[in-house]
Amino acid sequence: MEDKKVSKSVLKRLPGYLAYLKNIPENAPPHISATALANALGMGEVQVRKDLAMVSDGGRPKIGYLRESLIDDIEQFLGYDNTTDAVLIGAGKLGQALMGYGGFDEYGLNILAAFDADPKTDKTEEGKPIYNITKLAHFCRTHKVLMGIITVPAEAAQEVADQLIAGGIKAIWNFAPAHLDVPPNILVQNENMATSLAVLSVHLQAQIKEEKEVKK
Amino acid sequence: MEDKKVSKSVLKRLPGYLAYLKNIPENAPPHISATALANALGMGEVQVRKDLAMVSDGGRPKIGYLRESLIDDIEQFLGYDNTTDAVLIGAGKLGQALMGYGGFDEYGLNILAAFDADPKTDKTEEGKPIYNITKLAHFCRTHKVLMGIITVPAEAAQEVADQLIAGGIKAIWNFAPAHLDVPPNILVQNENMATSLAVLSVHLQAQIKEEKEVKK
DNA sequence: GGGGAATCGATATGCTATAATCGATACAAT
DNA sequence: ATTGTATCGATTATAGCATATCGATTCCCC
Repeated sequence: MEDKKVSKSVLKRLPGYLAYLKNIPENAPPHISATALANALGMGEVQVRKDLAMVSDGGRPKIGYLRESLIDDIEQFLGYDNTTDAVLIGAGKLGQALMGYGGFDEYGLNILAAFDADPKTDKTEEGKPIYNITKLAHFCRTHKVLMGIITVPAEAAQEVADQLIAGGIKAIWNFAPAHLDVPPNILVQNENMATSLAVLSVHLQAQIKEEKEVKK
Repeated sequence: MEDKKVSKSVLKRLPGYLAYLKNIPENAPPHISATALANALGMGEVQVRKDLAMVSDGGRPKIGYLRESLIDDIEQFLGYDNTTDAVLIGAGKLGQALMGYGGFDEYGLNILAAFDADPKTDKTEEGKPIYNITKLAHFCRTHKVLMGIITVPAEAAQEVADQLIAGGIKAIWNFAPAHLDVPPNILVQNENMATSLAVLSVHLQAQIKEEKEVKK
């Protein structure tokens, strides 16, 4: 079941399954059916089965999937079993909040250090070092860091991205509301709140309009 | 150009156009072509034209779209021109970071107040009130709030969502890594970092593997 | 041991989104 | 004025994804 080409949409659903599976109490039955998963997460049972088929080696009819091994399979597939090192650039409020969030270990992510153009202190609350941004590329190369997390203002984002790439980074997690121009082999994952807000805003407008229609 | 049914994917691209358009200096030519936009943002020119056709009343051949009116059209379509009130639940690190982010005004979003199960203080740094969560539903009803932002731990998310809905809310921005069960007319927009991490993690694994292959 | 129920896996269908093509339009230059 | 070129807008094709259907498998109960 490994080495299959998995579409992004499947990938984005896998963490949902994983979280739900991990939340099931220990004393519950050791098996779970795709139907049950689908109902719990509000999706089609066929899709769940298809997704699980990508990463696991199958369940058994009338029984379902073994919870424990399913969790292992997904985690292994997502690479949560071996840690990747990352650096964070931009020690503002958002950057500090991310550094303070301890839950990343669970996903195999380890933030080594933060960088800032104008560091206020030399350590975060958690004791991680904060360096001047001039040392970014060199740090990445010497520590073989593969992932960069950008939490700087939009204007500075492209420049930071360029330096990250110069440092040999392969993936960028971009929290800045800006489009990044990068070579094709570099992956940019945009965590853009503006897009989410757009979806919400349009939905609300539609709701308001609907209410007015009803009143008429 | 109004009242068209617009797919979510289009919706998510619109903020990108908007941000880029707003960043163009004042003294630049007042028109911009779909081709130029496409190149700048790294997408197909056809898609850009199609997207713009949904919200604007058209550009002119050889000239392009009038920047100013294009910005207006997009903002109006996204509802950024009239503000919507929101409440935030969970005054932890992430919640505080969001409250402190001033840029939401630009998107027509106004966070009225924060709620917490155990408020440490009664005001945020910015002077917004923090209430006990028991007052949530009542507050939403009396202030006709339509949007709730959830930044509580996963365990508490569903309960908070239920109270928001009881308070008459129509849209939820969910930062908790949990699936929310809601009635069909309520929109839940999940801002789940786990999904982004999954995409990044899998990409990195593939990269590492590729490198090993080359070395062989 | 046999029938029934539940579940999995695979195949087939339909839909939506993206990409490609083509004609129409409007400005500019000669 | 006429030709050339850049750009838009509509139509068509392709592909990816989600959904539905069907047969096969396995367990439980009688």
